[in-house]
Amino acid sequence: MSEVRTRFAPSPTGFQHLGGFRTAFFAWLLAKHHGGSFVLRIEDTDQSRTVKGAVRFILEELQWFGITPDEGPSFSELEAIGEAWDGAPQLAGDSGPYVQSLRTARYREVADALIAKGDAYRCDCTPEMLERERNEQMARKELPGYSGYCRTREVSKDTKHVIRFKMPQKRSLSFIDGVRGRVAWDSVSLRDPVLMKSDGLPTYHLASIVDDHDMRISHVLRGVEWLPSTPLHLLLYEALGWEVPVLAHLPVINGADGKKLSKRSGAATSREARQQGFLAEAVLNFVSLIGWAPGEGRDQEIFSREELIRDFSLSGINQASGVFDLKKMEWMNGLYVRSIEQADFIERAKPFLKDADMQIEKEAFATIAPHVQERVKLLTEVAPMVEFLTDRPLERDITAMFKKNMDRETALRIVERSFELLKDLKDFSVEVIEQTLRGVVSEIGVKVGPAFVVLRIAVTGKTITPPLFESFAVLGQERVLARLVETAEILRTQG
RNA sequence: GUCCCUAUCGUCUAGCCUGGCCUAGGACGUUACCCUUUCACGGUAAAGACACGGGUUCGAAUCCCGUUGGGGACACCA
Repeated sequence: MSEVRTRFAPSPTGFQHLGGFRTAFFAWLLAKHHGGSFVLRIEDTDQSRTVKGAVRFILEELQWFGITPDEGPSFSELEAIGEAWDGAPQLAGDSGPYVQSLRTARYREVADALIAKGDAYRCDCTPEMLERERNEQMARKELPGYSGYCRTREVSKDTKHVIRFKMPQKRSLSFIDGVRGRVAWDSVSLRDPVLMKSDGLPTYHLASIVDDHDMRISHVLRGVEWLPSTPLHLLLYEALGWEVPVLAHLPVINGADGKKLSKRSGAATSREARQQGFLAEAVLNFVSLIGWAPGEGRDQEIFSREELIRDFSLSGINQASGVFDLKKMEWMNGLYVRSIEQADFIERAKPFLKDADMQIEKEAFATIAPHVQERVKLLTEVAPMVEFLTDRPLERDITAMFKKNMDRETALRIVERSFELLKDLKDFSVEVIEQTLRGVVSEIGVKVGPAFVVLRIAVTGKTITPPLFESFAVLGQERVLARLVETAEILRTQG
């Protein structure tokens, strides 16, 4: 078997959502599984929809996921389309350029060859004419579509024109889809599709086929939305005399509302996911599991990238579309957060503290970090959990202290007694603090739970925090005492 | 309208190709309970699905046909 070569061929028309990146993952996984190559190609043939910065976005997100294409646009190619920046990945390859707007001469050449063979023709019908034709067809309740008016005309090269493919009528066609098996059409009803637009750029159909051939792509993975135009592609390969690669049409990923993935779906793009505190490896793992499963009765869900590469195959891909479940991705992220090294966790949490504008001593954060790491699903949850370590004034939810077993008077006694005993401690260690506070609780004769809620709120301001004694120790005797005093004051004066 | 794809718990899925081991398994979520200084973690348990109708067969989630639901395509967009 010759080399497996796959590609990710996004159009730079804006943000790429996670469904798009999943297509990239699958293509990359398939290539790596077979020890082949993964190619990145930019499909910017629609200049009106091309968005500045979109190529950079794609490159940066792939970097975040740790996926480096084996071949892709070089720095000078990026420069040529105004998308280069310092830190852009250095990609190369011998099948370039990997940007379609830089390959127009080749498409022209192929289109001309098709005309010479009689499989394509020039058409100078204006959009207005086509529009009128369409309206008339609709009025007659006919299927709208190009009539083929220019098929037999000799349109000059010099007039503004498009190049259309001469679609054979009544052809039955079939192929073996990489994930769906045999797909067949009794008769293909497409009407002479445009191959080259009047602006000199190719349409997707021509460009992708030429490039996949030139770049020796062995497996084309793309969304199911392309399935209906596959007959055209098959015919194009036939007319060109080129071998058809394996075509595999992937199911789509929908949002929780059952509609296409969008901003409302939660973390629609990888960038949003990152900003919300997701880890790249968790997102990669999770997204790979929408539409793919190891099969063979296995129920494994946590896959390292090596395991993914080892186990991935087209046969494990599902045919039905899936729904993106943010909750499950959060659960999985929590698993990953807990599994990384402590030092790594601290490193990754840093930017989020910065975003929250929090200054915390390195030492203190390092001490509390392992306790925080166990308790968060998302990196964005770190900051609120360690906010008590900053010098910001606490906003205490005093009323949360009072429950069936706790009233204001008792709370005050706990706070005052804790202050008295903690004040004299020479050793402010976790063990000693625990011993002391448990002493307070039994002395006053209240339940441990509600009593510690009082102290927790008194010193951290919150009901959800890292473990109490550890929090006290990290904060330090001085600040703990000060906060107890503040709380006692509040309990005495308010209400 | 025509064509194509698709259908197992709320969600992701295993099982389907090669019918019986399926009383349909796992995970997220949900609800209890246990652990416990809060919150998480961990543990135990519960509720929860083969879209429907016909066949074929001793036997169908699995094979066939139809219906219905969902999605997509029918552009000088990809």
